[in-house]
Amino acid sequence: MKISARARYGVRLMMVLARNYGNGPIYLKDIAREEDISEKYLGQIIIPLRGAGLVLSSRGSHGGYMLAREPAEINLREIVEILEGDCLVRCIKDPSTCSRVSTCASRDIWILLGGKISETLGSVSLAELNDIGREKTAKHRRLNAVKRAGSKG
Amino acid sequence: MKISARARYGVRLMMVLARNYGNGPIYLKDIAREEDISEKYLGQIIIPLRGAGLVLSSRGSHGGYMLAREPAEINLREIVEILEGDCLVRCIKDPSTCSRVSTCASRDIWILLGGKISETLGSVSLAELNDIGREKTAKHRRLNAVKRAGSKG
DNA sequence: TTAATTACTACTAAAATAGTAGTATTAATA
DNA sequence: TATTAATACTACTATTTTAGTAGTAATTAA
Repeated sequence: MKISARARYGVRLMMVLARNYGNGPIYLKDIAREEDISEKYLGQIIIPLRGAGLVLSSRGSHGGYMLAREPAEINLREIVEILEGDCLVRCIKDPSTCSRVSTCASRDIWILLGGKISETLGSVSLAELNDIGREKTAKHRRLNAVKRAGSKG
Repeated sequence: MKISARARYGVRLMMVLARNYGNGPIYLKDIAREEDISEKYLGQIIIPLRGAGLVLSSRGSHGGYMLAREPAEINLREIVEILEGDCLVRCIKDPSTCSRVSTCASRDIWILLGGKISETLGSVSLAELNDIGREKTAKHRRLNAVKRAGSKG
């Protein structure tokens, strides 16, 4: 049970778009540089996000990407579900793939678990995620300042 | 994000052991037949479960496996964590693998999500899982009985 | 017309998954 | 003690998935 690089990169990509929300489109190239992820790979990742209506794009010179909605109105469940695609076990989406579904207890648990995962991811918006990031960055800076002061004396 | 066959099979394997708890060891062969899973593959899956102390084994003729604890005292978190092994993202267990950890907000969310998953799986014991199975099976039988009665008239 | 961007398609190396196969070890029993 | 039947262990493998790379086409601002 792992989160794929695809989904992790997608979340970071969306976080950058969220931080730049309201300032017009930005280049994938700049996101790739900022997050140190292959631009070509991001180019693949952003296509389904655009397809799902989370991102708007403009082509040509001075093109780029921007969020289609406010950062507070996009949550991680949408992003991860679009990029991971599959569910925990195939028989959830497609009960016909297994003859045991009508009596299978473990399937019930995978459904419960899938629901909890969706619920958890759905409870976090891009806006909140960037808030957490800002807080962590500020804290990290304070700690480093203290360290530098300590090493001086 | 998928549950591996390894973990799914492991849960079903443990459910069979739980249903036979108190009746001495049972053969992997019989579990394999009952659940329609390769015996050899189950043989690989059960090794770490035994290593973790969830299962006891006896070798030789009339050998077999049995739960080491009561079904109510074994939960799915243990089973799945043993068989899946990895966590959601590598940087949770091993922060040194990524330079971004000190400021990374998405990592915080993966940690949160991992906690929810553990919590959910930890809340279900083998005993409860088999209770669900019994209930589903009974319900399924009642439905089939109704269907048969309906097709008669 | 050119330069810079997104859009799309095809390909690929590496890793993980889901097994199979065979042998060694152990223990009950005839 | 030989046989039989079980677990224990190791090695191998085909398939699928992952995580990209590469190149070209389409689009648009300047």
